[in-house]
Amino acid sequence: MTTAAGRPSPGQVTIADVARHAGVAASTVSYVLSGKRAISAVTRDRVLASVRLLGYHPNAGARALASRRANVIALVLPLRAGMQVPVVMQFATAVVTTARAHDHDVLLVTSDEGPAGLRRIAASALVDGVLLMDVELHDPRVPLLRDLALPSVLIGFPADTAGLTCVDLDFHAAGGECVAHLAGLGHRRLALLGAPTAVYERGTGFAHRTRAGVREAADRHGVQVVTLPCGEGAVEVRRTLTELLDRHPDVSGLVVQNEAAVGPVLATLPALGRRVPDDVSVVAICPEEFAGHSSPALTCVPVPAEEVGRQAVSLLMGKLRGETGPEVTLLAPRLTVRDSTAAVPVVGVSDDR
Amino acid sequence: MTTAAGRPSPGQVTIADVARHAGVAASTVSYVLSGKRAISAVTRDRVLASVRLLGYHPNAGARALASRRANVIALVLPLRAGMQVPVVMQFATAVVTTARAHDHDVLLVTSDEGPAGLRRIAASALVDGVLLMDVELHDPRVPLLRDLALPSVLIGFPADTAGLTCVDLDFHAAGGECVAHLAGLGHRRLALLGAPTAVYERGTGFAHRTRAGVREAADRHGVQVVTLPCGEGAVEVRRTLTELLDRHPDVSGLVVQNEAAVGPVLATLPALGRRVPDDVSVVAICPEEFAGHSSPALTCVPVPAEEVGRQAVSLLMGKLRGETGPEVTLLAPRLTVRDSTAAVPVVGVSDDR
DNA sequence: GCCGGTTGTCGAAGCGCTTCGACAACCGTC
DNA sequence: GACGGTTGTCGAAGCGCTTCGACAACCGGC
Repeated sequence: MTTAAGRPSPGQVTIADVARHAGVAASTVSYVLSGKRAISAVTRDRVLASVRLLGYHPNAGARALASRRANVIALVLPLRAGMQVPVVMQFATAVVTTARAHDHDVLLVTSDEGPAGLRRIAASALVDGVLLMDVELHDPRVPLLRDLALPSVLIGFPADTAGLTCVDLDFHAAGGECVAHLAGLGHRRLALLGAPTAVYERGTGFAHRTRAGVREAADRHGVQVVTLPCGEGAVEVRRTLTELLDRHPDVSGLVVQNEAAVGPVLATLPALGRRVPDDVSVVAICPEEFAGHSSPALTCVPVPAEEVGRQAVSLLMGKLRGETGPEVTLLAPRLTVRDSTAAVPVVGVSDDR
Repeated sequence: MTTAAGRPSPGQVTIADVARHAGVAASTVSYVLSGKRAISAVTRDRVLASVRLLGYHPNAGARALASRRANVIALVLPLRAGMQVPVVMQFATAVVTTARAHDHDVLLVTSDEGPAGLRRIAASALVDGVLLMDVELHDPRVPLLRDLALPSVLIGFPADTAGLTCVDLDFHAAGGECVAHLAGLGHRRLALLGAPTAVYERGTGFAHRTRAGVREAADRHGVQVVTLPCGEGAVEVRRTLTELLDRHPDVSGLVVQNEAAVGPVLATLPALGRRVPDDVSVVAICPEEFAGHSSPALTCVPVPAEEVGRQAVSLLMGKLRGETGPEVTLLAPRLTVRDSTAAVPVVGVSDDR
């Protein structure tokens, strides 16, 4: 089989094939499929029958070229190995699923392509919009984004959100919730085991916001808190914990927001002679699954990666339709109490009255 | 600004703009960029200068339409939450990076779109080829793939690989290596802590191949081995381990191939009164990072996710060029000895001669 | 100095789709 | 029963690119 141009044509079914089969014009088929003009029921049914029979799927390139919309969004992920992997994964899943529900596909882009990648993607009209994860406080891509006129939604917050659309868990409030919970149980000395040092140094928003939230809540509740970064892996965690308990032996409440550290923390504390929750209460900010399957089951503020993903896509779709949504969407934290937190034991019941 | 058609045109720079700026025909620009015809050095330089100056990037849709190649490959991932997450991530990273090096982008597709998703993607010419992960022994997508004439590379092996291109770590040999190592240290009673039951039931290739490799090697080395599935999370692992040691108290060598179980296993064994490696030797099949950061550092066969990703993309690029590569590429396992394995203690030194 | 062969460039024809304007055919109205 | 207003369909004109064939211009060889 050859086309008029003499080039061999693959087995692809085109809109012309459908039109011929249904006995209508190609434009009519197009209108049936897009619903952009009224088509009589009888014609529509005939066309749809042909579409199904022939197994027609519009050619993506042609459609993008003619309509100036690719029906693809880009998802820019921090694929540096090791980074908060499960959350990223959950998030990606939600994004792909939601995007498909809106009849869009997802192009996977790594953060290390940086601003140049965004520029390329925008200029080539490969995608209609961008979802950006792992945004830093002073992210070099943010000013570019404002210039590019490429619809975008950020997961996380840069320092200045003016003119942007951002979604995320309210980490500030999440840190506060954790402190409030522990303070409510009577704990007066708390510690925040945060993200690895590198994450703070990169100026990653969520780490800074959590820490600020923890500190402010501690002030508010009149409890003391020491915050320290924490690497990943059992060895690192043990080192950090040992040092912490050495210097602050009276710490009885721990907030952990490094999901890779959660398991090791629970495993290490008993080894250091602190039972959970009898001696130390632990509350985590991490994916739900981690918390549920650990032992003891963890009191935690789940990171609602799925919800964030869905919202992000919905917001982006809105922007593609020309709507202007809210600049900032903060998801309220929701603390789930399980078995890793308990009231601070009353040492010597002295009602001194 | 409006086009001839009267529709508003965005700020996009087209090949015509470049041609005009450089004082040549559009086709000349195209040939400069593709290198498909000889162009004089002077013309080429002039064109390239214009390209750079104007910031020209070819419109992806137009290019795809005219050339019948999208310069995009699809990556079909098992995004069911929780599944061997870090490996998937490493793999995705390698794929994106390698694909970009070949001037291709990556479309992210979830496994749950299933065969229909493949059909859609193929028919719409969205992508030039497909990378399929998480292939099952009797995967419904495999026959479709053979029909579709869509170039593809599988990560993992279905039961019948005829006419396909498959890449993976040689899990059969990996299982064998682990057993050989333990047997070499004098361990006579081994256990394989495998993937969750559901993974075996789905007929996921790597789980079955590892188990087969372990069993055959055990026979070969004349040692006993019990193989059992293992869920994820501390609770599940504890249950499984307790039961195992109850029934087979003399097991002194453990092969673990469930990365989510590695941490809990190391944490649980001491709690059950078995020191690692003094009482029990543990060897894992898991990502390198897990093994290095655990305590004690794990003897392991690393899953070379990056290498597999690179190879997969290279093979796919070859197929897109019309080359026919090998049907099956098995990466040889490479056991790294660390601190979690030791010789079985000699109980009563009796040199009976 | 005429000829076959390169070499470098151009113009035109699509790729398969969307969208616009045109226009029959039909509607109820005054 | 001629008239404006819908409603449903069609044809044509691109979208921005690649690719093909054509063809000047130049080459050296005899």
